Amino acid sequence: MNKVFALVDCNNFFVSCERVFDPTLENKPVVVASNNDGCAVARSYEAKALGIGMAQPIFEVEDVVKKHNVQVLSANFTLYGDLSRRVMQTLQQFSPDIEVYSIDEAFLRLDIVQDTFLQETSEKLAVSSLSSIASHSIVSKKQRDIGPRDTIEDFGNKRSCKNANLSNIRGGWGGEKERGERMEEHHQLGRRIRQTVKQWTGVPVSVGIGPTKTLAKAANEYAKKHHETEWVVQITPDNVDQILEQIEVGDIWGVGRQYAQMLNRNGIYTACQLREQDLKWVRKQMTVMGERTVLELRGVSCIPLEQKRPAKKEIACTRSFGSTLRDYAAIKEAVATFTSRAAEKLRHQGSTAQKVVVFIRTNPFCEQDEQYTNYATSVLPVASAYTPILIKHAFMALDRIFKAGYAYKKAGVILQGIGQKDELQLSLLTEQRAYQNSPQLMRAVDRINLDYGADTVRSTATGVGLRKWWVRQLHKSPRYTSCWDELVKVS
DNA sequence: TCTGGGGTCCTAGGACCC
DNA sequence: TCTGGGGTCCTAGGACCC
Repeated sequence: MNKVFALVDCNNFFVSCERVFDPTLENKPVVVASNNDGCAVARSYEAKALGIGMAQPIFEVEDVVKKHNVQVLSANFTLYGDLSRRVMQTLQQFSPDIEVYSIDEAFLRLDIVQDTFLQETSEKLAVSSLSSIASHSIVSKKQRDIGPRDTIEDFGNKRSCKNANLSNIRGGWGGEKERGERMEEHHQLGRRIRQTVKQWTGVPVSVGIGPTKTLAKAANEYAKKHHETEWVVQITPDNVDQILEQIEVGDIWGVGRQYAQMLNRNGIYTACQLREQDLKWVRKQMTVMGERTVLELRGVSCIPLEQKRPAKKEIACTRSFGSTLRDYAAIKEAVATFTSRAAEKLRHQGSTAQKVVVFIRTNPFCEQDEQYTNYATSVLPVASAYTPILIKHAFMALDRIFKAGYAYKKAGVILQGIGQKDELQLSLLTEQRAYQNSPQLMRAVDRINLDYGADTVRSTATGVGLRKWWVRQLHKSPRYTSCWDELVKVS
């Protein structure tokens, strides 16, 4: 059986989340800004059309914002996380093999979706408490036969493969038999996915389908740029050349800005051209990662679905301050806060850390200011997930790098040497003995903060007064999904 | 005035060991 | 004075992703 991957990607995800709860934002240019309202991290189609770029500083587009009344919102990651979970839960109804790739993307294996599974899914959907309209979204054999014409067939002539020498290595495509009915079914399923996610969560998605993850990504990219496809595109042997010719090499998954420039210098501009390059040359220029990308473009699946997220090997919490700080005490508060947050994440995955890295830096954009950036690592005698110990080591690292007289703009804490949480290694030689009850204490703290809101219980080292380094968020939307009072207010 | 945050993987080179 | 070779581990830096 040949593999069939779908990549489901939420359109302008953060903007779409804001629109779910504030429909007046519909059809207007909307931008979601990063912490400190600094950069645009999501833009609606209308905002993209006005030329606002990804990660572009907001102050650079001030004129456009004013002139076209662009709505600028501060990022509300709690809200996005909640909606993301709902989207992923919905997707799980469609395939047992799903990889949640990022907050707004998931890969699904469609080839393992059997009719019997679809039947069971139908029943599940019918009784689902998620929505009373679920019954409209049942993926039944009968319903798959109706609906609008398959848009993928509208792409003009079906062309034969230009490069006959490549056809023999297109392992993923399968035989002629499979290329009819089965493909049609997968494309129909893609449309059902889009329709159901929209109905259940309010979030619009694009669906790209292909025999490898890279081609599914490419199909998705194409769907987003060609609205006549109705946001669902399946790559088939008949349309693969046509689609890859229209995708710039830098838009391929795994090809970033540096490689795109290098490829352009070598006369390679499209995904189609990259696919035809010599593997040895690609490996030399772009390491095994690039080689894998080329094979995937040829239909050879090299990147498997990762259903279970592997434990993180590094956990970080870094932030720019709302304003610059010169005061050591304030920076210590910030570093303690970042350490606490990172430690929470660490415990959440059931790990301990052996090293704490702390960095601080001035603002590189303030060229008139004297610049300083540095980092230091503190190694724990025994790996731990206990916030006070981690803060103590973060302070030790900070002590080594802090220099008075600079205007600091950013700091960060990175936990490294992450391992599985073992039995407490009690040792007379370490401080560990004093913290025999630390796991229980941390469990209780995490529980309280989960139930009553972040920072309900926190270390005094994180500051008790007005924490002046806190990020600015001037345009944050209400806590629609995480705060009961405000939920009542808006409903 | 205002410029994000959090990750992963690969490779080369140095340290160190036998 | 001559000055091997192979293996492993670690780190820094550079590339990528969303």
